[in-house]
Amino acid sequence: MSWDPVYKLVKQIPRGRVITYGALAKALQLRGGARTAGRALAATPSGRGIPWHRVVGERGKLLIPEPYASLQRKLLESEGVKIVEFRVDFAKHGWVPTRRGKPKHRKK
DNA sequence: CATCTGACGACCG
DNA sequence: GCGGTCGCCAGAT
Repeated sequence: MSWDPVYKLVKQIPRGRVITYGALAKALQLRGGARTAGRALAATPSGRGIPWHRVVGERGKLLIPEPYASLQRKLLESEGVKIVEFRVDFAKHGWVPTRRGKPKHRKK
């Protein structure tokens, strides 16, 4: 499966903003929901300028295992995103993908 | 081909 | 709010 659409959307996340796996899955209408979105991020190739650290769990919670969580927190804070106990102030930094050429029929 | 696993999230106690 | 279970699905074994 090609996760290109996922990476493409992640790259569009504005600096200093974050999005959740669920919102990501919903925006792209991924069949498996949030879990599938997480799968896509887990498979994210590094060194491609993909801001994977801007993707967090529901309510802005950092769900990834160490040592990534620490790295993610560091990266987000460097962008001005406030992190509290491995949690992002989602209400303040949450981002909703802008509607554009949105898909009309789910994959598969 | 049968199982297990996991960068999720909704539910329940 | 926290921990355990369940459903989902694609990849790995």
